[in-house]
Amino acid sequence: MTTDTPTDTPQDLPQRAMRTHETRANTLNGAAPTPGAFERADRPAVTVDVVILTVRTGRLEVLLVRRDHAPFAGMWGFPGGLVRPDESLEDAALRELRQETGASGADVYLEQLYTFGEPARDPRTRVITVVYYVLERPGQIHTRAPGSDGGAEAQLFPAYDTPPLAFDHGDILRYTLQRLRGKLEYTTIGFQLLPPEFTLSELQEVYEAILNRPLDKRNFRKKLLITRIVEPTQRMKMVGQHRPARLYRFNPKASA
Amino acid sequence: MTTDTPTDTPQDLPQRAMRTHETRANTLNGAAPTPGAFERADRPAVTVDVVILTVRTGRLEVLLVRRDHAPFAGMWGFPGGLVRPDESLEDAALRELRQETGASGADVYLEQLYTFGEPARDPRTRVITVVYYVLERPGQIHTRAPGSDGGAEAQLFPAYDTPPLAFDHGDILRYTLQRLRGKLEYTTIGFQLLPPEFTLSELQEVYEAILNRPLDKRNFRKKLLITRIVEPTQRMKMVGQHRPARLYRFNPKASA
DNA sequence: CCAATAGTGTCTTTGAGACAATATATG
DNA sequence: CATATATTGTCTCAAAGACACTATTGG
Repeated sequence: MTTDTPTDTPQDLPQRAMRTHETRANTLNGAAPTPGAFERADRPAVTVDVVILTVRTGRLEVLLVRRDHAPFAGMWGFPGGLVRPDESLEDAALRELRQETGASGADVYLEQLYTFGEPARDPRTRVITVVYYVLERPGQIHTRAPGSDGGAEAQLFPAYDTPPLAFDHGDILRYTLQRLRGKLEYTTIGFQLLPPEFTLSELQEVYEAILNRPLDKRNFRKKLLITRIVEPTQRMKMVGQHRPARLYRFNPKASA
Repeated sequence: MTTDTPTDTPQDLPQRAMRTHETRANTLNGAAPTPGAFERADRPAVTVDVVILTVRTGRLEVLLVRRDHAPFAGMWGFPGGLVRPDESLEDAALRELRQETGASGADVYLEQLYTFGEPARDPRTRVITVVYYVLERPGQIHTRAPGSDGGAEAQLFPAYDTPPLAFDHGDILRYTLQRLRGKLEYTTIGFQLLPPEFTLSELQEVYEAILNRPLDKRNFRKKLLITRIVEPTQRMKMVGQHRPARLYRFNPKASA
């Protein structure tokens, strides 16, 4: 993951003779007079993988696709695919998102997570993957049953309790959850998992699902209301045989 | 930069006919029965760029290389180059670091920053660059004068006041400094810019150089000593006609 | 009236930030 | 003793966290 500690004594790499000049000739910045020079170089495949998250029934869930080919056939992994020559990395991520969920991709939270490029992470060939994660509001994800013809089987799993994942996707998921927990505390990222109007209990449910621990109701509400991050609407949510809950909306003006 | 806000209404991408199946055939996860399928696909070039930072005379400085070829000939930019087929991204970054600074690469702080891949960011061809940043202790960087034969001219510039940079390197530098300021507050990253033993004034200088603003001396020391992040040595630094300063060392055991 | 969820306030502790005077070395 | 930097403590305020009872609805 992110090198949060100093790189500990990196081993020397094998170097060929005439290191400096040879290296420069292989360098875009060092500029080959013949522009075709780097075209012929061995190039890694570049893919985008997308970790799609949502909260359902008070639980954080992640969309996984069942692989029907080697390597890792039968295992689950993230949707992903090659970046096309003329699309940006973010566009590629949105394309994968639309393809796997049927969602429009509008109004989702999309953030680049990290780029994974260990030479052996894909046994077939060198693949460098740029990973994005996505937060979807409830009900936006349409999964695919096994045997359906829209593509491979796709399903939501509890994000903190998935089956073993293909490639290095287990590491990637752990890192995603870590990033998400961190951002929850100093950003308003949590609102991306709720509809425009929500009760404070629903919001707390989202926070608890991500942090994977219970929060105190009074402290939670106090903080939200003092910082004016949410503002009450005139509407109530009345379901079940108990006191109705006020609906709130996110207030983008309150920064903290 | 990092998409810190929701992606606002991403425009639809042009889609070719037979979208789903066609796309799958172009997908590593979707697994071509003929492994050569994706080998022939158009592949972007993948480079690593390295933002090398150090603190010199109380100022945060960044190493820049003068470009002697188009595009952006004569402008300054970060060291960087193509990732080789058998090296990891981090190894590629360390190789660039060694090449440009003569530093061993041991004992530096190296962290992946972000991956930039806008299709037009390099006018020659599609280039996706994985950016790392590096924190070097003082005196580890050997710059190159113009006309020297070790490679292109390389020089340290004030990180908050550089000449205009090639490509999107100006954006990259701004983002690096933002990341660095952020991490300074909740990690011990700052010690990577100092020798093993240092005075508290020197440490404060590093913090002020990165944050680009003065800090209160008493509050700064109080926090460090209470949290036990630094511990005193028996040695003093005696230079100049004034009171000597105690030398401290970083205490990795104190987490906060 | 029972069940179920919504809603509310106080106290303590901790950390951040503003602020100024004394100590110790050299020349 | 003049100069330059090192070193030290108090007060205030804000935010975080522990903690329990009342309110309102439907059946």
